[in-house]
Amino acid sequence: MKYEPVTIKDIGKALGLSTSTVSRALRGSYEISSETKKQVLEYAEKVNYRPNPIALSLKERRSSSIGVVVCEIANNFFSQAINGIESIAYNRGYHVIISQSHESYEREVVNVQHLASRSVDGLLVSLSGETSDVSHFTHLHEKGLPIVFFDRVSNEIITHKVIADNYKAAYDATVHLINNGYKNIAHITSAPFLSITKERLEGYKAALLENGLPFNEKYVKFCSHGGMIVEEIEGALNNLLHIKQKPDAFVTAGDRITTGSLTAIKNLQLKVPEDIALVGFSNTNIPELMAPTLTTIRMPAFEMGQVATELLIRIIESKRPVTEFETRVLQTEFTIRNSSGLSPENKK
Amino acid sequence: MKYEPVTIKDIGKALGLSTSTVSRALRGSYEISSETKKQVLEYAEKVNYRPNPIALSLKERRSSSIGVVVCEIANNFFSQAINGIESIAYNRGYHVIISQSHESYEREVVNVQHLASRSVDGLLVSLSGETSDVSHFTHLHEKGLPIVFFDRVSNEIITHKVIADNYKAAYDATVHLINNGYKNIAHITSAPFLSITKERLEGYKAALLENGLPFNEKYVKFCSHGGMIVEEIEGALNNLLHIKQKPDAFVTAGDRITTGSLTAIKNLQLKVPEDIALVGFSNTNIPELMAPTLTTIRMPAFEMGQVATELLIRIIESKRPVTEFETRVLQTEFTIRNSSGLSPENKK
DNA sequence: TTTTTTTACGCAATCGTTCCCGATAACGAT
DNA sequence: ATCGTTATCGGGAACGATTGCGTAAAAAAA
Repeated sequence: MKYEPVTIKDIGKALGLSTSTVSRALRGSYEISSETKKQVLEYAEKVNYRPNPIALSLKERRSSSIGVVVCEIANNFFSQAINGIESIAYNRGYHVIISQSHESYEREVVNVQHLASRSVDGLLVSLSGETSDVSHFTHLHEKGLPIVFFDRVSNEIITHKVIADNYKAAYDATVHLINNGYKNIAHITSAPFLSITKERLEGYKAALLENGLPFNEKYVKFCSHGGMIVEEIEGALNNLLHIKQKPDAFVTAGDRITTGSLTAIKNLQLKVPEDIALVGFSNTNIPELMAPTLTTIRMPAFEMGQVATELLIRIIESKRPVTEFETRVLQTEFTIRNSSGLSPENKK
Repeated sequence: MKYEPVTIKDIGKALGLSTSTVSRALRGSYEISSETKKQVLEYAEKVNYRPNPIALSLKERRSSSIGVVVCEIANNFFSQAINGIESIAYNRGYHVIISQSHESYEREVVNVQHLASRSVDGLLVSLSGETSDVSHFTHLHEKGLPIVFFDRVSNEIITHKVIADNYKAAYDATVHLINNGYKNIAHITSAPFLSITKERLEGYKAALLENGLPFNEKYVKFCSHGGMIVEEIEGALNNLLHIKQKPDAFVTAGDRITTGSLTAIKNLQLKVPEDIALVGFSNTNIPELMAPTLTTIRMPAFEMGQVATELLIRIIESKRPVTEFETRVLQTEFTIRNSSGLSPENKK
């Protein structure tokens, strides 16, 4: 007892017409008499006919759907970005298929393969933390599958990209800490392969150097799993706190890392910002409710999703092959709250 | 320049075999010689052949995918539930297609229609707050499409359901507040249609009455949009605080409502729990980081997703029609923290 | 009236795959 | 020598929709 929707053939049989006539009548072709057309349309309406998208996909080799590849949706940044994606896609008649890589390279490959074989019309991708080889995208891209990267991009593939100004964000955050009197500023960040990691690291570095502070590699900790594993963050933090010249502040990259670090600090009975100050990349919607209120860099997640989707649909619907690509850089939002308050020395 | 994967026909042509032979060889049919089989398998491996899932879907009327209908993924409960869904589905060879209703009935209908026409093998559904009429599900269900409801269920449709023990959760939360000395306990909850709303309301009511406290309808505020609109929560809260007998505590249903209420309270410069105490349904992963630390009822979101998916796949893969259905009730997790601390009077 | 044009529709191929039937051997049994 | 069996494989329909091409009848032009 399967679900059996009414097909164009059923309509044809019921009305004594061929499938081609029914098809053309439904699309309003000029070569069908208005009588027949009316008859078909009314009957189709009556039986609630819906064209089978699978049959269409098979024939047209397109599916009116776009695939999204992110590492996880249980993350404020990505769920907000997906909302942005959906808001555009839905209005343009595309459906969105989401898949999660859980920061795993293999899983990313499998997901991409599957989406491609499902004839998605295009792909919106934010790379996993494990991904250094992007050949699974290259192949598809060379064969003409439109791809737009957002947030975690690859510079090996020439296509549209949508990113936040991570350099400036990290730079501003670091300068802010410096201005508030902190001198030993650490950086807990995501997987070293990622573009966001590199950009943020550069911003952090530049801020230090431009302000006469040394850049110390020991102050930079990478979390390969992007904070999905608590121990990773705790380890990084413990490690930092056991350096002889203990950091008095740090900048954390990403939602998970930020909240994970805060939790670890809390467990160590340290006070923020007195013992250690913090500025975090975070898209949480409750920075004000945290103790202390959290100084955050907020990613323009929703907008990034929107822009990426618009660019992707532009490629998909372009008549001729697109050869000119752009990289959109959106601005982050820096909000100073208590977690990065004046350093104890500066307060005096 | 479309993406053109290799087909079974290509293999046949290259090897001088018919498509049927190739197909059978790939499926390991007994009526193909092991030589041919080997030849085909090797060539298929070489050219990285992947069966076209769309063609398969068209032919087999199934897609090895399950559709998920939730109101929004940018919500801890749902994103965690989806992780549970994915964890099972992925291992069982199903792909997951997510769609959001954004608490809109029309959108839910459209999404369901689309998923059905995409030949999903089954549906995992959590109803939108606007949905009182479930006929869009009834039709499909009667025609044999497997559906499992989770969290926000409908009792008009007889099928498997997975819910949390909302009654007990709300009951326990209310009793806890009563025991801590609060006497005027309000309840800010989600849309009145929803099963979760009713169950929680009953638990709240029972706790009051069993403890000799009156049930006051004015103390119950419904947020039809589930807290997606800030004004809704602020309005409810302001309304509550202007009752002559002001509430001294409340129970909030749902992540958005909980954090929204806390924000509103903070904006009103009220202290928690001194001015007003709070127990909230919330799946946030940082209740400890909030100020005050939040007494929460945590939904078993991940497990609910897992169980629902297992039940769904059981129906999908069942040889004969399933007629016996069950409703699984999972336990919530109640963690007492500071937001529901002893009432000022009780402290003395 | 004959020819041409227009109107209105059907046929069949196509997309990739599966699977029901046949078909053709080879081989042993009768 | 004939038949039945078995092993291997191919032909072609089917899934639902679109579309180029062909064509009958009707209408218009000659």
